[in-house]
Amino acid sequence: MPTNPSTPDAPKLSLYNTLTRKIEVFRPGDPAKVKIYTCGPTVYSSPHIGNFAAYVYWDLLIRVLKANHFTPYRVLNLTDVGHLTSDADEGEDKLEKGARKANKTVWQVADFYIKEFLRDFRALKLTPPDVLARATDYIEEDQALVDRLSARGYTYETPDGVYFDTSKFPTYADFARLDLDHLQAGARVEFRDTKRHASDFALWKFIQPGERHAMRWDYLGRPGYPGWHLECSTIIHTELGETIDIHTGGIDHIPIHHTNEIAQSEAAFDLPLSRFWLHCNFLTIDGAKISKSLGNVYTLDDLKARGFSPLDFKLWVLQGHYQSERDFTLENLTAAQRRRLNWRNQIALARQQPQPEADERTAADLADVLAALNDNLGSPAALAIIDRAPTHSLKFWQTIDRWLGLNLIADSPAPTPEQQQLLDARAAARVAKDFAASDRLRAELVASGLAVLDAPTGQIWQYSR
RNA sequence: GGCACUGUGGCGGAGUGGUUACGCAGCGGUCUGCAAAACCGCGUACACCGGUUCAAUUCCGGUCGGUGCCUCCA
Repeated sequence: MPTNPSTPDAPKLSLYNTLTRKIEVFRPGDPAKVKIYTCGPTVYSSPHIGNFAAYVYWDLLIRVLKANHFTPYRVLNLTDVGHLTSDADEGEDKLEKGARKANKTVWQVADFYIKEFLRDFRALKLTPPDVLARATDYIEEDQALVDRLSARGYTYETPDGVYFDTSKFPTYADFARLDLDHLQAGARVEFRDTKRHASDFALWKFIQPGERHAMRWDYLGRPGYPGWHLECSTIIHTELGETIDIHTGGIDHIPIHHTNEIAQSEAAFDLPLSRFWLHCNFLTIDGAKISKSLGNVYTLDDLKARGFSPLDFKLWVLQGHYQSERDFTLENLTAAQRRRLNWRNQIALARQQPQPEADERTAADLADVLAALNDNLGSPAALAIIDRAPTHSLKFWQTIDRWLGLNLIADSPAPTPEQQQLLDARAAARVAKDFAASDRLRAELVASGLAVLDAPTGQIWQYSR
C-alpha cells in the first residue's frame, strides 16, 4: 500500500452487502477500475430532498473508495421512459402524464427535469458520474437483451408484451428472501391477467390500439417500449460488462427492481450481476412518508428559499447512517447548518494562525476519521471525531473536504480587501478606546458576513453566516 | 394480511454487559469596555414487563408503539 501522508493507513474498507446480509471487506475485481452502477431518477418531476439523500450517500461511497486508493468508474442512469403510474392511468406512464399536464412533448419534459437534476447535483458537490446514461439511448441494446433471453427460453409473449418467466430462474426469490407462495396478489393482477406467475414481469410492452404513448419503438413487428427493469440491466452490460463491483439503490428496490435486474442479467449471462449491493434507507419528513398529497415535499430550492445552503442539507444527511431511517425537520437542518458554520469558523481560525510544517496530530486525526468511514461508511462517527479534536489545521480541512465534499475551504475565504480595511479600522479604534466607532465597524463587518471577536491575543475574525 | 426495520436525554444521533460519543439548543462560571468565541462546570437518557447475570440501556422472551415495503418511488 502506498504511503501518502494525506491519506493515512486505516483499517480496510468494509461494506454491508445486501447479497449476504453481512458486513464484508470490500474487494473489487480491479482496484484501478471499480465498476459502480446507481439507479438514477425518473425524470418526470422535480427531484425532492429524499431523492438527493441517496445521491449524497453514494457520493460518500465514491469519495471513500478514492480515499482508499481505489479508482471508481461509475454509471448513473436517467430513466426517461416506461414507468407506469397506476392502473387508473391505463398504461399512461409518468412522463406521458407530465407532458400532457405541461402541454409539452415527453422529450421536452425529460430534458427539463434532467437539467434541473444536474443543476442540483452540482450544487450538492456530488462527484459527477463517469457515464450518464439515458434509457432511451439504449433501445437497440434492450431489444438485443430480450432476444437473448428469448433464445435461452426465459420469456413468453402475451398480447400485452414480452414477459420474463420467473419460474425458469430458480434463484429468483433469493436476493430479497421473498416468500413467493405468500406474495399477496397485487392490485394489477387484472391488468396482467395474461401473466403465468404473479412475480413475472414485462421485459417489453406492446402499445395497445388507442393507447397514448409518444415514445414508441418497433419490435417484433409492433410498436412498443421497454419494461422499466430492462434498462438497468442493459446499461450495465453495455457500459460496465457482466459482473460489476457495486450496485447501489434505495431499500425499496430490493424486492422488485433489483430482484428483476438480477434475474434478467444472470439468466442472460450466467454470471453474477454485482459483487456488492448497497441499499440506503428512506427519509421521512416531519415523521411521515414523503408524499405530494401530504404536502411535505421539499426540493433543494425550497431549502434555499429558507436560507439554507444545499451543503447544510448534505451535512445533515451525513449526520446519519445510510442504512438508518431518517426524519427530516427544519429544526434538524438548522442544527446541521450551525455545525457547518462552526466548522467554517475553525477554518477561519486556522487561516489566522501559523500552519505547522509536519503535523503529526493532523495525520492521526485523519486516520481516525478514515477508520470510521471505512467501517461501512460510518459518517456519524466520523463527524463526531472531527468535532472532538480542538482546532484543526488547514491541511486537515482540505482532506475532510475531499472525503466529505462539503466545500468547507472554498466557502471559508480570507477577508476581502474591503473587509480587511474595516478590520484594521476597528482594531485601531479599539486600541484608541473609541468604542462607539469600534462597535459601528463591527456591525458593518457582520453585515458583510464577518463576525469579530476580541481574544486575549487580539482581534479575530469569523463568519457571521 | 405477509415481509423488514425501529423505539436512547429539549431536538437529532452514535455506541456499549460494568468506565454514560458527538452536534444543536439550555443553564452557571472564567474572560470582555460591551459582546462574541474559547475554556470549565451542570442537567444524571436509553419504551414497558419479565428472565439470565455479581452487574443490562447493551443478551433472551413477551407487551405496546413508530416507520417502510408488498403498486411508481431514493
